[in-house]
Amino acid sequence: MSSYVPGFELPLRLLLAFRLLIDELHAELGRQGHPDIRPMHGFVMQAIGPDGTTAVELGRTLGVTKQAAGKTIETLERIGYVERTTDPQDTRRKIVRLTPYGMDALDRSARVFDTLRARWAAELGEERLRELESDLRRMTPGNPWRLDTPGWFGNL
Amino acid sequence: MSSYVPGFELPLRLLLAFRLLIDELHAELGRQGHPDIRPMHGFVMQAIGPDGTTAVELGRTLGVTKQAAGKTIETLERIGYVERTTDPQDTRRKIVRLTPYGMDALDRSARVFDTLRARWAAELGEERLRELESDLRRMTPGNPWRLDTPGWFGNL
DNA sequence: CTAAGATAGGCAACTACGTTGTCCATATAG
DNA sequence: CTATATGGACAACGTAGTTGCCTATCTTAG
Repeated sequence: MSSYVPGFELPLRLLLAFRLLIDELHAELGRQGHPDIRPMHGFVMQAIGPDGTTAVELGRTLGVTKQAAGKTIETLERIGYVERTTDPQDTRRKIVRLTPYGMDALDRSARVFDTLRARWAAELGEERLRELESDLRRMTPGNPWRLDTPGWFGNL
Repeated sequence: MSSYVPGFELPLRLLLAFRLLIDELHAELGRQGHPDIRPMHGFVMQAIGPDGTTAVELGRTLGVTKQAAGKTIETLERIGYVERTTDPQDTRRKIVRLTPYGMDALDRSARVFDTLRARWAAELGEERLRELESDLRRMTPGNPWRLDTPGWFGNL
Protein backbone atom coordinates (compact mmCIF):
# COMPACT_ATOMS: atom_id res chain seq x y z
CA MET A 1 0.00 0.00 0.00
CA SER A 2 1.59 3.25 -1.13
CA SER A 3 1.53 6.18 1.27
CA TYR A 4 -0.78 9.14 0.77
CA VAL A 5 0.67 12.27 -0.82
CA PRO A 6 -1.40 15.38 -0.12
CA GLY A 7 -2.44 17.23 -3.27
CA PHE A 8 -1.55 20.67 -1.98
CA GLU A 9 2.18 19.96 -2.05
CA LEU A 10 2.41 19.83 -5.84
CA PRO A 11 1.32 23.42 -6.62
CA LEU A 12 3.44 24.69 -3.74
CA ARG A 13 6.58 22.95 -4.99
CA LEU A 14 5.93 24.09 -8.54
CA LEU A 15 5.71 27.70 -7.37
CA LEU A 16 8.73 27.35 -5.09
CA ALA A 17 10.80 25.84 -7.90
CA PHE A 18 9.74 28.61 -10.28
CA ARG A 19 10.59 31.32 -7.76
CA LEU A 20 13.92 29.71 -7.03
CA LEU A 21 14.96 29.70 -10.69
CA ILE A 22 13.73 33.25 -11.26
CA ASP A 23 15.42 34.57 -8.13
CA GLU A 24 18.69 32.92 -9.11
CA LEU A 25 18.40 34.34 -12.63
CA HIS A 26 17.93 37.87 -11.36
CA ALA A 27 20.64 37.63 -8.75
CA GLU A 28 23.00 36.63 -11.58
CA LEU A 29 21.69 39.29 -13.99
CA GLY A 30 22.24 41.85 -11.24
CA ARG A 31 25.89 40.78 -11.09
CA GLN A 32 26.16 40.96 -14.89
CA GLY A 33 25.14 44.60 -15.25
CA HIS A 34 21.35 44.39 -15.16
CA PRO A 35 20.39 45.27 -11.60
CA ASP A 36 17.14 47.08 -12.46
CA ILE A 37 15.53 44.42 -14.61
CA ARG A 38 12.47 42.77 -13.08
CA PRO A 39 11.35 39.19 -13.70
CA MET A 40 8.42 40.33 -15.79
CA HIS A 41 10.63 42.38 -18.08
CA GLY A 42 12.44 39.31 -19.34
CA PHE A 43 9.17 37.71 -20.37
CA VAL A 44 8.01 40.89 -22.04
CA MET A 45 11.28 41.31 -23.94
CA GLN A 46 11.07 37.72 -25.14
CA ALA A 47 7.57 38.46 -26.37
CA ILE A 48 8.75 41.62 -28.16
CA GLY A 49 11.26 39.54 -30.09
CA PRO A 50 13.98 40.64 -32.51
CA ASP A 51 11.59 42.28 -35.00
CA GLY A 52 9.72 44.53 -32.60
CA THR A 53 6.02 44.82 -32.00
CA THR A 54 3.34 47.29 -30.93
CA ALA A 55 1.46 47.78 -27.67
CA VAL A 56 -1.74 46.22 -28.97
CA GLU A 57 0.08 43.24 -30.46
CA LEU A 58 2.16 42.74 -27.32
CA GLY A 59 -0.97 42.82 -25.19
CA ARG A 60 -2.53 40.13 -27.37
CA THR A 61 0.57 37.96 -27.19
CA LEU A 62 0.72 38.14 -23.42
CA GLY A 63 -3.00 38.10 -22.76
CA VAL A 64 -3.29 41.53 -21.16
CA THR A 65 -4.95 44.79 -22.22
CA LYS A 66 -3.19 47.18 -24.56
CA GLN A 67 -3.10 49.70 -21.71
CA ALA A 68 -1.21 47.31 -19.45
CA ALA A 69 1.19 46.47 -22.27
CA GLY A 70 1.63 50.20 -22.91
CA LYS A 71 2.56 50.89 -19.31
CA THR A 72 5.09 48.09 -19.25
CA ILE A 73 6.63 49.39 -22.47
CA GLU A 74 6.84 52.83 -20.89
CA THR A 75 8.75 51.39 -17.93
CA LEU A 76 11.11 49.42 -20.17
CA GLU A 77 11.71 52.54 -22.25
CA ARG A 78 12.50 54.58 -19.13
CA ILE A 79 15.16 52.10 -18.00
CA GLY A 80 16.66 51.81 -21.48
CA TYR A 81 15.64 48.32 -22.62
CA VAL A 82 13.35 49.29 -25.51
CA GLU A 83 12.79 52.24 -27.81
CA ARG A 84 9.73 53.37 -29.73
CA THR A 85 9.55 54.72 -33.27
CA THR A 86 6.52 55.68 -35.34
CA ASP A 87 5.73 53.34 -38.22
CA PRO A 88 6.10 55.37 -41.46
CA GLN A 89 3.52 53.11 -43.18
CA ASP A 90 0.89 53.72 -40.51
CA THR A 91 1.48 56.76 -38.33
CA ARG A 92 -0.91 55.48 -35.68
CA ARG A 93 1.40 52.59 -34.85
CA LYS A 94 4.44 52.94 -32.62
CA ILE A 95 6.90 50.15 -33.11
CA VAL A 96 8.67 48.94 -29.97
CA ARG A 97 12.16 47.51 -30.46
CA LEU A 98 14.79 46.17 -28.10
CA THR A 99 17.85 48.37 -27.64
CA PRO A 100 21.31 46.74 -27.69
CA TYR A 101 21.13 46.88 -23.86
CA GLY A 102 17.82 45.00 -24.04
CA MET A 103 19.28 42.40 -26.41
CA ASP A 104 22.19 41.94 -24.03
CA ALA A 105 19.82 41.27 -21.14
CA LEU A 106 17.94 38.71 -23.23
CA ASP A 107 21.13 36.93 -24.34
CA ARG A 108 22.42 36.77 -20.80
CA SER A 109 19.08 35.49 -19.49
CA ALA A 110 19.15 32.62 -21.97
CA ARG A 111 22.69 31.70 -20.89
CA VAL A 112 21.88 31.89 -17.18
CA PHE A 113 18.76 29.72 -17.67
CA ASP A 114 20.90 27.15 -19.47
CA THR A 115 23.37 27.17 -16.58
CA LEU A 116 20.56 26.74 -14.05
CA ARG A 117 19.12 23.87 -16.04
CA ALA A 118 22.57 22.26 -16.11
CA ARG A 119 22.68 22.56 -12.32
CA TRP A 120 19.34 20.74 -12.09
CA ALA A 121 20.62 18.09 -14.47
CA ALA A 122 23.71 17.62 -12.31
CA GLU A 123 21.54 17.19 -9.22
CA LEU A 124 18.74 15.04 -10.65
CA GLY A 125 20.40 13.48 -13.66
CA GLU A 126 19.70 14.48 -17.25
CA GLU A 127 17.21 11.66 -17.73
CA ARG A 128 15.07 12.50 -14.72
CA LEU A 129 15.10 16.19 -15.65
CA ARG A 130 13.94 15.36 -19.16
CA GLU A 131 11.14 13.27 -17.71
CA LEU A 132 10.18 16.14 -15.44
CA GLU A 133 10.12 18.57 -18.37
CA SER A 134 8.23 16.10 -20.49
CA ASP A 135 5.61 15.54 -17.77
CA LEU A 136 5.13 19.27 -17.28
CA ARG A 137 4.85 19.77 -21.04
CA ARG A 138 2.19 17.08 -21.10
CA MET A 139 0.15 18.74 -18.37
CA THR A 140 0.55 22.28 -19.76
CA PRO A 141 0.02 22.14 -23.48
CA GLY A 142 0.38 25.07 -25.81
CA ASN A 143 2.51 28.10 -26.39
CA PRO A 144 4.43 28.90 -23.24
CA TRP A 145 4.49 32.64 -23.94
CA ARG A 146 0.78 32.97 -23.75
CA LEU A 147 0.52 32.89 -20.00
CA ASP A 148 -3.15 33.63 -20.47
CA THR A 149 -3.75 34.33 -16.91
CA PRO A 150 -4.50 37.43 -16.84
CA GLY A 151 -2.05 38.90 -14.43
CA TRP A 152 0.95 37.07 -15.72
CA PHE A 153 2.41 36.02 -12.43
CA GLY A 154 0.86 38.09 -9.79
CA ASN A 155 -2.57 39.23 -8.69
CA LEU A 156 -3.51 35.79 -7.54
CA MET B 1 24.22 12.85 -28.67
CA SER B 2 21.11 14.03 -26.90
CA SER B 3 19.29 17.07 -28.21
CA TYR B 4 19.58 20.46 -26.57
CA VAL B 5 16.80 21.56 -24.22
CA PRO B 6 16.70 25.33 -23.69
CA GLY B 7 16.85 26.30 -20.03
CA PHE B 8 14.10 28.88 -20.24
CA GLU B 9 11.40 26.25 -20.77
CA LEU B 10 11.65 24.80 -17.28
CA PRO B 11 10.62 27.91 -15.29
CA LEU B 12 7.89 28.64 -17.81
CA ARG B 13 6.38 25.17 -17.52
CA LEU B 14 6.65 25.27 -13.74
CA LEU B 15 4.70 28.54 -13.68
CA LEU B 16 2.18 27.33 -16.23
CA ALA B 17 1.58 24.12 -14.27
CA PHE B 18 1.16 26.08 -11.05
CA ARG B 19 -1.30 28.50 -12.64
CA LEU B 20 -3.24 25.63 -14.17
CA LEU B 21 -3.72 23.89 -10.82
CA ILE B 22 -4.61 27.11 -9.03
CA ASP B 23 -7.08 28.18 -11.73
CA GLU B 24 -8.77 24.78 -11.63
CA LEU B 25 -8.94 24.92 -7.84
CA HIS B 26 -10.66 28.30 -7.86
CA ALA B 27 -13.04 27.42 -10.63
CA GLU B 28 -14.13 24.45 -8.50
CA LEU B 29 -14.24 26.47 -5.26
CA GLY B 30 -16.43 29.00 -7.04
CA ARG B 31 -18.87 26.19 -7.86
CA GLN B 32 -18.77 24.97 -4.25
CA GLY B 33 -19.92 28.21 -2.63
CA HIS B 34 -16.67 30.21 -2.47
CA PRO B 35 -16.77 32.53 -5.45
CA ASP B 36 -15.00 35.46 -3.76
CA ILE B 37 -11.94 33.63 -2.51
CA ARG B 38 -8.70 34.58 -4.23
CA PRO B 39 -5.72 32.25 -4.73
CA MET B 40 -3.68 34.11 -2.17
CA HIS B 41 -6.35 33.72 0.47
CA GLY B 42 -6.00 29.95 0.51
CA PHE B 43 -2.29 30.21 1.20
CA VAL B 44 -2.87 32.77 3.91
CA MET B 45 -5.58 30.68 5.58
CA GLN B 46 -3.29 27.64 5.53
CA ALA B 47 -0.64 29.77 7.20
CA ILE B 48 -3.12 30.98 9.83
CA GLY B 49 -3.83 27.37 10.76
CA PRO B 50 -6.38 25.95 13.19
CA ASP B 51 -4.99 27.74 16.27
CA GLY B 52 -4.96 31.26 14.88
CA THR B 53 -2.10 33.72 14.67
CA THR B 54 -1.40 37.45 14.69
CA ALA B 55 -0.52 39.91 11.93
CA VAL B 56 3.16 40.08 12.89
CA GLU B 57 3.47 36.30 13.16
CA LEU B 58 1.63 35.77 9.89
CA GLY B 59 3.90 38.27 8.17
CA ARG B 60 6.94 36.37 9.43
CA THR B 61 5.53 33.03 8.32
CA LEU B 62 4.83 34.29 4.83
CA GLY B 63 7.84 36.55 4.48
CA VAL B 64 6.03 39.86 4.13
CA THR B 65 5.74 42.93 6.33
CA LYS B 66 3.23 43.05 9.17
CA GLN B 67 1.42 45.84 7.33
CA ALA B 68 0.92 43.69 4.26
CA ALA B 69 -0.26 40.81 6.45
CA GLY B 70 -2.58 43.23 8.26
CA LYS B 71 -4.16 44.38 5.02
CA THR B 72 -4.74 40.84 3.85
CA ILE B 73 -6.32 39.93 7.19
CA GLU B 74 -8.59 42.97 6.83
CA THR B 75 -9.76 41.74 3.45
CA LEU B 76 -10.34 38.19 4.71
CA GLU B 77 -12.29 39.60 7.66
CA ARG B 78 -14.45 41.71 5.36
CA ILE B 79 -15.44 38.69 3.26
CA GLY B 80 -16.08 36.51 6.32
CA TYR B 81 -13.19 34.05 6.30
CA VAL B 82 -11.45 35.14 9.51
CA GLU B 83 -12.31 37.01 12.70
CA ARG B 84 -10.14 38.97 15.10
CA THR B 85 -10.28 38.97 18.89
CA THR B 86 -8.02 40.71 21.38
CA ASP B 87 -5.73 38.43 23.37
CA PRO B 88 -6.76 38.76 27.04
CA GLN B 89 -3.17 37.94 28.12
CA ASP B 90 -1.67 40.72 25.99
CA THR B 91 -4.09 43.41 24.91
CA ARG B 92 -1.74 44.60 22.17
CA ARG B 93 -2.18 41.35 20.29
CA LYS B 94 -5.17 40.65 18.09
CA ILE B 95 -5.62 36.97 17.41
CA VAL B 96 -6.81 36.07 13.94
CA ARG B 97 -8.87 32.88 13.66
CA LEU B 98 -10.63 31.14 10.80
CA THR B 99 -14.42 31.28 10.87
CA PRO B 100 -16.41 28.09 10.11
CA TYR B 101 -16.79 29.50 6.57
CA GLY B 102 -13.01 29.84 6.39
CA MET B 103 -12.51 26.27 7.65
CA ASP B 104 -14.96 25.06 5.03
CA ALA B 105 -12.96 26.77 2.28
CA LEU B 106 -9.77 25.18 3.56
CA ASP B 107 -11.31 21.68 3.77
CA ARG B 108 -12.71 21.96 0.29
CA SER B 109 -9.38 23.24 -1.08
CA ALA B 110 -7.59 20.19 0.33
CA ARG B 111 -10.12 17.87 -1.29
CA VAL B 112 -9.96 19.64 -4.65
CA PHE B 113 -6.15 19.54 -4.61
CA ASP B 114 -6.29 15.81 -3.95
CA THR B 115 -8.66 15.39 -6.88
CA LEU B 116 -6.37 17.41 -9.14
CA ARG B 117 -3.37 15.36 -8.04
CA ALA B 118 -5.32 12.20 -8.84
CA ARG B 119 -5.96 13.58 -12.31
CA TRP B 120 -2.23 14.12 -12.78
CA ALA B 121 -1.56 10.59 -11.51
CA ALA B 122 -4.08 9.22 -14.01
CA GLU B 123 -2.37 11.09 -16.84
CA LEU B 124 1.28 10.52 -15.91
CA GLY B 125 1.07 7.44 -13.74
CA GLU B 126 1.48 7.44 -9.98
CA GLU B 127 5.14 6.51 -10.18
CA ARG B 128 6.14 9.32 -12.54
CA LEU B 129 4.17 11.82 -10.47
CA ARG B 130 5.95 10.70 -7.31
CA GLU B 131 9.27 11.12 -9.07
CA LEU B 132 8.24 14.58 -10.18
CA GLU B 133 7.25 15.55 -6.66
CA SER B 134 10.39 14.02 -5.24
CA ASP B 135 12.59 15.90 -7.73
CA LEU B 136 10.86 19.19 -6.96
CA ARG B 137 11.20 18.53 -3.22
CA ARG B 138 14.89 17.92 -3.75
CA MET B 139 15.38 21.20 -5.62
CA THR B 140 13.22 23.26 -3.22
CA PRO B 141 14.16 22.24 0.27
CA GLY B 142 12.48 23.49 3.38
CA ASN B 143 9.09 24.47 4.65
CA PRO B 144 6.79 25.05 1.72
CA TRP B 145 4.77 27.73 3.54
CA ARG B 146 7.67 30.07 3.82
CA LEU B 147 7.51 31.39 0.29
CA ASP B 148 10.26 33.80 1.26
CA THR B 149 10.00 35.82 -1.82
CA PRO B 150 8.84 38.62 -0.86
CA GLY B 151 5.74 39.11 -2.89
CA TRP B 152 4.33 35.67 -2.51
CA PHE B 153 3.39 35.07 -6.10
CA GLY B 154 3.28 38.32 -7.83
CA ASN B 155 5.29 41.50 -8.14
CA LEU B 156 7.87 39.79 -10.27
C1' DC C 1 8.39 51.18 41.16
C1' DT C 2 9.52 53.63 37.55
C1' DA C 3 12.10 54.63 33.33
C1' DA C 4 13.67 52.54 29.05
C1' DG C 5 13.24 49.39 25.50
C1' DA C 6 10.83 45.95 22.74
C1' DT C 7 6.68 44.50 20.49
C1' DA C 8 1.83 44.77 18.27
C1' DG C 9 -0.94 47.13 15.43
C1' DG C 10 -2.48 50.93 12.50
C1' DC C 11 -2.14 55.00 9.40
C1' DA C 12 -0.24 57.48 5.38
C1' DA C 13 2.12 57.76 1.23
C1' DC C 14 4.21 55.39 -2.30
C1' DT C 15 5.26 51.69 -6.20
C1' DA C 16 4.11 48.00 -9.47
C1' DC C 17 0.96 45.85 -12.34
C1' DG C 18 -3.30 45.04 -13.71
C1' DT C 19 -8.35 46.56 -14.95
C1' DT C 20 -12.59 49.69 -17.43
C1' DG C 21 -14.02 53.49 -19.64
C1' DT C 22 -13.29 57.30 -22.62
C1' DC C 23 -11.26 59.93 -26.18
C1' DC C 24 -8.59 61.31 -30.30
C1' DA C 25 -5.99 60.48 -34.52
C1' DT C 26 -5.32 57.87 -38.44
C1' DA C 27 -6.41 54.07 -41.86
C1' DT C 28 -9.44 51.66 -44.61
C1' DA C 29 -13.83 50.18 -46.89
C1' DG C 30 -18.35 51.06 -48.91
C1' DC D 1 -16.56 61.15 -48.66
C1' DT D 2 -18.45 59.32 -44.87
C1' DA D 3 -18.60 55.36 -41.68
C1' DT D 4 -16.13 52.15 -39.19
C1' DA D 5 -12.09 49.89 -37.32
C1' DT D 6 -7.71 50.30 -35.17
C1' DG D 7 -3.70 52.19 -32.36
C1' DG D 8 -2.47 54.79 -28.62
C1' DA D 9 -3.07 57.60 -24.56
C1' DC D 10 -5.29 59.46 -20.26
C1' DA D 11 -7.93 59.04 -15.99
C1' DA D 12 -9.75 56.54 -12.24
C1' DC D 13 -9.65 52.53 -9.86
C1' DG D 14 -8.35 47.69 -7.50
C1' DT D 15 -5.01 44.65 -5.37
C1' DA D 16 -0.76 43.44 -3.29
C1' DG D 17 3.18 44.90 -1.79
C1' DT D 18 6.74 48.50 0.37
C1' DT D 19 8.85 52.23 4.01
C1' DG D 20 8.28 55.48 7.54
C1' DC D 21 6.11 56.91 11.56
C1' DC D 22 3.12 56.85 15.59
C1' DT D 23 0.64 55.02 19.72
C1' DA D 24 -0.49 51.52 23.07
C1' DT D 25 1.00 47.97 25.81
C1' DC D 26 4.07 44.65 27.77
C1' DT D 27 8.75 43.55 29.76
C1' DT D 28 13.02 44.34 31.83
C1' DA D 29 16.76 46.83 34.39
C1' DG D 30 18.18 49.99 37.84
